Amino acid sequence: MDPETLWSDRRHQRGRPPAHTREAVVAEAVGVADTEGLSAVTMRRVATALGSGTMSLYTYVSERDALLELMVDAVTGEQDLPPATGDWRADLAAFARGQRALMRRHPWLPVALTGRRTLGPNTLKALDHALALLAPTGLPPQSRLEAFALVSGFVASHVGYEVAQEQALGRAEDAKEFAESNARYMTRAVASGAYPHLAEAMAASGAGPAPEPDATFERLLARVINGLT
Amino acid sequence: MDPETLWSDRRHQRGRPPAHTREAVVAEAVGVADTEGLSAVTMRRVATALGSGTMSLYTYVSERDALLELMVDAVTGEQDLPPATGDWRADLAAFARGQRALMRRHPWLPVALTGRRTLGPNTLKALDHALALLAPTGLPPQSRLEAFALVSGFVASHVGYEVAQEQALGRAEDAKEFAESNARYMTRAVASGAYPHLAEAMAASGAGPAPEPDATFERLLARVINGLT
DNA sequence: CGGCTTTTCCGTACAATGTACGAGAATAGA
DNA sequence: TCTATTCTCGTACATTGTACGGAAAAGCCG
Repeated sequence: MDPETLWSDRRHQRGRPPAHTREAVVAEAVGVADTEGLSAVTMRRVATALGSGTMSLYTYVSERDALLELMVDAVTGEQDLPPATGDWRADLAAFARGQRALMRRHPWLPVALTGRRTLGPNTLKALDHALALLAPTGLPPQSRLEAFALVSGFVASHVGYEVAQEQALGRAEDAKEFAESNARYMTRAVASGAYPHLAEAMAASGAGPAPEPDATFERLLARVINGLT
Repeated sequence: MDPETLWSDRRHQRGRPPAHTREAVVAEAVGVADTEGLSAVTMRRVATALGSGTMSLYTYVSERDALLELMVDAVTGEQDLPPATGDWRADLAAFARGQRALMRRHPWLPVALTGRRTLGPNTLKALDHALALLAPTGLPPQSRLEAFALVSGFVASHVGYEVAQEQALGRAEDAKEFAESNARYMTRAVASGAYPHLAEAMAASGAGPAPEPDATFERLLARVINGLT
């Protein structure tokens, strides 16, 4: 619960040695989340995947919420953080792309990020790195923190939307039903005439080709970075 | 589950008349969420608050998730949407302020918004209105949609962070413990020297006065809007 | 080697949740 | 009054997180 015990992984000294490590438990939980979604990350599920009893997990983790926190920090550590090149806009864009790649590899991440209120070591490292990238901007330190929050929030928000869209169009059977029903609903809503500007936008965008996800991300990211100074 | 039945509130015609309305159920759920948080919105809790049996709720709502969806759309309808003035930047900023006010009145809203993948009538109305505000930009319709997503995402992300911060500093007893533990943890992390840029930023911001939430929001909002064109 | 201490392991148990089911109750129309 | 239709809600069950406590496994000391 409290950050101090959450982020301290005390080493084994006396008594019966643990059969697993905290990292292994977290890694297993990440694996379950990757393949079956965040809601499949139950204590029982992770424990049996690990080949141990359910309650044994509480040796490594004080509660389920702590496990989620550790999962977030663990995958955050996957991103590699290349040093600054001097072009801070390019560096920041690269950082944002790395964050997006992370969230696409772990689609549960945007959801798991909401409401977190403590930062693990890997998250602190990423934050520190981003602040380093922002040094050449000449912005005051407080503004650099805010700039990081802005970019981070944008990426999480955008990828969260991307992921939700893709899951709605997924190959699951009920997902197909959902997509068709939603299409009918939206068509009727737009045709009702109650949303003229939306109708215009959809008519215009319906004419062109389907938007490329990568290109859309790049376009919006450029806008965000563009607004920073 | 599917948007068509979710957003259609069929009128009573034959048989026993319902004791409540869907709006009343949703309003009660919103009240519970406002005063006790989103996790307190259980079917039993809402039902007893409404003075009815638990299972009666399922007459008005197909499942709990649908109730959350309806709650989001209901409070979205609270925002008033003044017509465009000609200054689209000012109009968009006012819209964003309205969204923020909404989320501060209903602190559960940023959390409830994550992962939604269908838009209710009130949300569509707000979206349509924002598109109207963006018409003077001269941006193509597709870009207007993206601009709306950008601003909306920023507000949700930022207020979600604001709310999390305030709840961590809340007057509850365990919240105080958490805040103190987190302060100790952060102090030690920064003092470890592993995060030099973060240390610099915190030293600099620790010197000045505490940042004003409204001013911070305005500053970041200006950056976002500034980057749109 | 045998106890003592410490730590981990995990079966059992319980409270809380969403919701399926179905019997009863209330209403409108025939 | 009968019938069809709809709403009401008590009961029941599967699933969750996790408190509790005894058994098991290691190191240390005599």
